[in-house]
Amino acid sequence: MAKPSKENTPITEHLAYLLAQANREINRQLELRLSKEGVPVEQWRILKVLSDGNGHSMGELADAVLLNHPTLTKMIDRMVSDTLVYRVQDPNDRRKVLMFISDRGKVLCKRLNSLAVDQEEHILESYGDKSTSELKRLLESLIDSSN
Amino acid sequence: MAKPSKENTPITEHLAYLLAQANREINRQLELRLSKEGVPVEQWRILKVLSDGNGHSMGELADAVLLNHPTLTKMIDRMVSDTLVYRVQDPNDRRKVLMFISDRGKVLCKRLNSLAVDQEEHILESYGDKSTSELKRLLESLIDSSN
DNA sequence: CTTCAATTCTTGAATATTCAATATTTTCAA
DNA sequence: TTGAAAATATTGAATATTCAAGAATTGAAG
Repeated sequence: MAKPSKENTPITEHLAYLLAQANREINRQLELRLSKEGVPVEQWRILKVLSDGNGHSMGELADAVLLNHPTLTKMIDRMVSDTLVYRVQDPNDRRKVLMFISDRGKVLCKRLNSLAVDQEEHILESYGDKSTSELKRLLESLIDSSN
Repeated sequence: MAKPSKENTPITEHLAYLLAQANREINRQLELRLSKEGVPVEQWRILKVLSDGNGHSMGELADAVLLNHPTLTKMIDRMVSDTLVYRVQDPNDRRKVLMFISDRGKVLCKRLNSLAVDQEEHILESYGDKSTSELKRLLESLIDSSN
């Protein structure tokens, strides 16, 4: 009796691959919608996180929007040029920079949110309410268990 | 009674975000393991797809390993330099190039497979058998429903 | 207090990715 | 058969990302 070796399982059965594939596809769709406003997905994430009106440090932001520090710095540079966000030195810890969303940023963020909601609804339609919420639940728990 | 507007839901509840986050985390873990052999995740995918011994065209490969054509071309260039794979012009359609895995590639691929299996098993332990297979099922069906 | 390690963010150089254009071959309609 | 359109892969320039190093500030131990 041969030892059941997992080493020949096709790549399409690896969780890592399925996640990458699903992410690529869903991200591509979202990208397409947001391109109506000429904004990359990461900028939408940044605006969305900042739209609570509070100041967020770069480190905090980088975690929240899934970007490395240097990448975030450079993206924020562009967004500052576009006056979507602005920097304020943290008075309590001057190593830190607090990011804030501007009024222009808020207006744009609203339009982006509605494009993103369109997509979520499109997914709900084709994929189903039940599957969607179950998938979300499982993803959250996977993320939890990975820390 | 206010219309229940989805537009203010935090980003952490969007499917697109959860997928990106889970993918980033799992991919980071896999990357870490494969770095023992100095190989990026994408090269493992390429080797794995080619390890059926058949020739695969660049277009086919690009789809399978989730890379754009030009990115794949350049990655293959590197792998050809490392003699992990080689190109053969498709005799039936000379626009196409067929990629094959070399013997060296096969040997490396085996070592990589075992690193990848380690990870899958680590996930199974911390996340659970049931959740894992259920998540895979849901991801497959999401991908299906997106075509 | 002083100094040294840790934290936070940015910068510049090295790499990698992407977009648009090109070259080649095939397909197919006239 | 010919010529135009489609398919396939690559290239080069423009962009973007990453890695390693640096600058500024804080924390904390002696």
